[in-house]
Amino acid sequence: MDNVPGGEEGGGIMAQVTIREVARTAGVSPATVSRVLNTSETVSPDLKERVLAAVRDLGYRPNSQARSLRTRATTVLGVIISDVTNPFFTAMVRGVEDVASAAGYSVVLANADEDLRKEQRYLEVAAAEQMAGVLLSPASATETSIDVLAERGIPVVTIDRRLKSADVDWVMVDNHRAAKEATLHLVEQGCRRIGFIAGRLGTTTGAGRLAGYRAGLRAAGLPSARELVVSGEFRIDGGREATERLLALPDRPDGLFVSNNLMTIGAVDALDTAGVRFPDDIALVGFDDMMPALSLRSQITAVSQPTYEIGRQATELLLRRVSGEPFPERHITLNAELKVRESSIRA
Amino acid sequence: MDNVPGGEEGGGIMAQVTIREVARTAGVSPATVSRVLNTSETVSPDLKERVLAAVRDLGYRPNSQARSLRTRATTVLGVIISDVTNPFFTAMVRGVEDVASAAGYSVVLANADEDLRKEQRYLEVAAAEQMAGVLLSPASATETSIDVLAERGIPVVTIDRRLKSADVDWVMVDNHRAAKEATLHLVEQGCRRIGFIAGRLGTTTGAGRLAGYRAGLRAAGLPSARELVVSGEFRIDGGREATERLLALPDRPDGLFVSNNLMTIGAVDALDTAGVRFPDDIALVGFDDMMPALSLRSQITAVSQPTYEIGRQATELLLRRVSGEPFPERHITLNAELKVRESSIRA
DNA sequence: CTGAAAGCGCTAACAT
DNA sequence: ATGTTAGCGCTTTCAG
Repeated sequence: MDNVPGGEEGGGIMAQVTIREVARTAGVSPATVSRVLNTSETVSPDLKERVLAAVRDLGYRPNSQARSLRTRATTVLGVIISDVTNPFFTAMVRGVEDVASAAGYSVVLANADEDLRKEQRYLEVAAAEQMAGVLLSPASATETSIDVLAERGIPVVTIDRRLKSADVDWVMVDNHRAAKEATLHLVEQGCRRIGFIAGRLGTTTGAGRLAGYRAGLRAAGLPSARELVVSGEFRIDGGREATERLLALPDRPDGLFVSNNLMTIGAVDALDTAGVRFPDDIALVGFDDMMPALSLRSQITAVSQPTYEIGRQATELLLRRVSGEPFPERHITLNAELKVRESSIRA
Repeated sequence: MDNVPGGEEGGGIMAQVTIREVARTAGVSPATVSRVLNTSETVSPDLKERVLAAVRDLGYRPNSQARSLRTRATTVLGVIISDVTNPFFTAMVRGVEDVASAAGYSVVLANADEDLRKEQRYLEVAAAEQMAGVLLSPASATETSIDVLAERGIPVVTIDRRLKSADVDWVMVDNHRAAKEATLHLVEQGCRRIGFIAGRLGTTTGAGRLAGYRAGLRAAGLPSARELVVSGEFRIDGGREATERLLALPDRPDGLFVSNNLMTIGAVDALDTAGVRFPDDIALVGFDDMMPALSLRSQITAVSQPTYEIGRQATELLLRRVSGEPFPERHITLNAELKVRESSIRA
């Protein structure tokens, strides 16, 4: 059993140990305790020792609310992501945490669930909690408003998606280019009627991928048929429903490009259910890798994003802002890579 | 463009609007503003009106640090989970959020990553931020310490796993029973050498499932061979490595039971790589469903947990504690269901 | 029904 | 080098 500080054993709700009590037991003033704990100002070794001992004995933990009320600064970064159940985002969090914790910051996540109201609520929480900085994958390029943060001078870096409603740093891949490349890959495989399952068009990601698909068709000299584009939420169900719609077409597509990983899962499900095989009946390409093994077994060709790296770089950028370093708006575009696998290869 | 409050347009870092400014513009005292905003005390309609108008015009947002420094209460729940990249946990978060937000609470997540130090750090963050309550899936049944929260009277409910180091409410499934059932299912399918891939044995979940597996063997009158049990981290790699070890055995197992979803992915990968087919060469059962489509395509028999329900009930319990309601320690055991699919069926 | 005043726990001037 | 004082923004007695 650990040595229980002060002998006050479990259960009881003890009052919080304050800096004054520490000061009293150490026989110094609160200011000295604070200096020992926070600053590099010189405190005599003797006092320092006594303070540290008191802190240990009493199990003192500074009240971070009081501290940041005073200093107007915290050591917590917020990450507001569009969907916690999407592996793409959680993988990114790894990169965020590694950089943040190396710099002494904690990371808390919030799930906006692609819902503008929830997103707004969490932006307000971040503001109210005076978080040091926020990483955000906005639910909408135009409707999301980061005013609450801007008003308080809390820096924001958007990840995966851009914001048209405000000028902020961002880190993402070139969705347009990647989608165009994927589309051309399908063309190369002989596809002539390529269906596209679009995600939330209100996001730059959703819109960019659609535009890339169209650019691909144009570059290949293929017509852009309206009925071949179906959009839905970035969810499994969205992908399934869209696929069903496309399969119901009198003239079925011979290729299918899906806007994100969750939608791809839905698409695969719908294809299976309908007995449509890939790549034989339809060549399939997705955006984003899934959980390792899913792509492994079903071998789905996909645009793979450097998720960890997005999180890492976004956080480094954010921390530079947090530290007050002034520099012009920074936009980082990372490379996405088309990983060609079985699902799109037609002999 | 939205009406910009006070005409102070974007960009500039405005100082925070305080309750005093609101009071001043409304021509009342700060106390009155506070009353209008927080209490049900009667304030004359006229003043109330003026206050609300001022709040709106100034875009006033209460500083939650100051408030909770004063009231010692927040409206934020913390969820400290063992691994954000595990769909099991993120699915649970859905249930948490639904209940919490219906009750007016926000939810922030932290990723302990099965690491005791990180976990401790986040417990401290939760304490320092005076969170109203915490849901925790402890990294260890014995080494995890929630003292920092207990000291401050912050209630904790553990999810998925129990804590032996403290008496707290918990919500989980009966791992022992579910694992025993799954093992017996494999026996029924004719398996006689059933390999078991164990997770972190330091967690009640990891240990409970192992015990259930052994109980199953015992009930079936099968010997419990030491070499058939391999343990690892609750990760994809852990599952892969453990499977490789089992496949290297001179007398290969004819059945395989894997302790969680991520490990199952690794196991499937290892089996594929080794060219071992299931259910033909080895009958496979996992714990936890994966992302819908993965199980769909690979049709893996698995113990399915009511993730949403675990999150929901745990949060309801937590909120009752938060409200100060006194009741004896509460333990909720939900039902897990063995979903028999192709991977374990031997004709 | 409303305002003045005190104080939550902490840190940063300012004294000494 | 250390202590005293003031005050971050808010809520809550206490007076009136």
